[in-house]
Amino acid sequence: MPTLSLEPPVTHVLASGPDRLRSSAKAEDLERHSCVMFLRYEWIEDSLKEGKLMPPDPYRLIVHNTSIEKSLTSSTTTTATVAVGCLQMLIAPIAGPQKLNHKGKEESGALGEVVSSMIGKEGKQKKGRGGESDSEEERTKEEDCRGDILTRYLGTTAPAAADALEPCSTSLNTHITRILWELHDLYEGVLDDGNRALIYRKVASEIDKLSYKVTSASQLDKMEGIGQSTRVKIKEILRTGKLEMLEVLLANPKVSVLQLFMSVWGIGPKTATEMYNRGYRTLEDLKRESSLERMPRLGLKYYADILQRIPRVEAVELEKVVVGVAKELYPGVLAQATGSFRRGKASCGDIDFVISHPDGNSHRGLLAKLVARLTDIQFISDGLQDRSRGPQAPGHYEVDTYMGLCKLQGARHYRRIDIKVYPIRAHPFGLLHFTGNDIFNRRIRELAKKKGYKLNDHGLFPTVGEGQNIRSGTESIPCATEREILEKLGMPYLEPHERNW
DNA sequence: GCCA
DNA sequence: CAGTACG
DNA sequence: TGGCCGATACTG
Repeated sequence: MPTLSLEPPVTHVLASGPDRLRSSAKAEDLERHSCVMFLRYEWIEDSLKEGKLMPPDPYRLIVHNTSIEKSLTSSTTTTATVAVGCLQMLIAPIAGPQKLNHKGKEESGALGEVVSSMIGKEGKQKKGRGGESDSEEERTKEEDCRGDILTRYLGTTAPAAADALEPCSTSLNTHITRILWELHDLYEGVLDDGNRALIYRKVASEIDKLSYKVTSASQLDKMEGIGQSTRVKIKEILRTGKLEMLEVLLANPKVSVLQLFMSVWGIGPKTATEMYNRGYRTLEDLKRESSLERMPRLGLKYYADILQRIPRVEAVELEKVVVGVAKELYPGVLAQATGSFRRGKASCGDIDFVISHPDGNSHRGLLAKLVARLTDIQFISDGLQDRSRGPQAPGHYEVDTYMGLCKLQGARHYRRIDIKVYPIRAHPFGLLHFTGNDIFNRRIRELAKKKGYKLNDHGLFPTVGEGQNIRSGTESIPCATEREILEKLGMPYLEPHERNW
């Protein structure tokens, strides 16, 4: 392979297969530290075919931090560099302008870095509390009526090419958004104000995908969601390059300790504060605290592993195991991995499964059996749900949940796994809910509410009466597919990868 | 912190 | 019930 | 000034 020049204008390296690349630690390093992404050449083929940039994740050749990629089949390699300009030209005539965007999240939360540098090591990625922060709103000209419909009903368009061109640090405005993302993390965490966090998340991702560099706050005037307060902050950032308020917060040692504690699965603002007040300062300290509940204990036990993201190739293997066992136990079962995996992400924080059975009966007791079997084969190691809640015990919904840890034979890390079993009538709702992302879910629920429904992960319920017993005695509007649910809401169907809002 |  | 988690 | 998703689900 010819020597590649991977200078700034080069954003993508396309290859027919991973064999050449995987032997090159250099490539992995390059991708990690530069804007370059290594993709199978089908990515550009499909992009041209679709007339828009396809999400890169399913095409990625380099998946960090795994040994499984070695099992990928080899093929001949021809590499080509594609300058972003060329790509734009190829695609623009068909789909209109596209931007490269970056999410400072996902791979390493902004605050996570700060924290880790302050703490020394450990907390690298933050845990995705409230869902992973893969907010991103890629927006093209409304290519068809979907854009209009979405605008009309949701006040926004779907991110057309989803997270087109993902973590490539291409945002021209990281000087601003790094700070906004840090505010998001702080409010979501220590400052314990999810609503503000949401605002910062929205503004940051919005600015991240601008195709020009912001040099004056007035350029953001027409961007909605930015109010007085945010504007003033952005002005300060533009003027001084930093935000005093943030500096002060980050200089506070208590903040970093709380942030560290909250990076443990099962520890939120209250518990973190409580532990801090008891004088604890390190994770080792926490391990000595006997009052911690089951979830945080598991969080501590598997702390380092849980922090690791799951490369997509490994997630594929995890899915095979669970689906395989489920089918063996229950022929005809519906089982699939959902979450960010289903949305096409290159890596996932955890792996979630939604399971059901078309016979309308086998879902009862399914989870217990499945978990038992997965434990037998030493796939599942630890988990919640132990609370003996038999086949039919839970509420009126008959939904059964498992949250725990699993590991592939020979794999390096334990992984967070969630399994949900639904009765068949609720299956599409469970699927929709657990595919997310969280922002998408909030939006469609908000929309449902406006239309006089309540939407949750097991049904779409007409709102009856006022205040009282809204759902008691009410049946869900039946929907056999996710598509039907969205149609009932007056929305066009969105593919999973189009739900990365 | 933004918006109705 | 509060706290935390899930998308 | 109140709402911001879910009558979420699980733990203790």
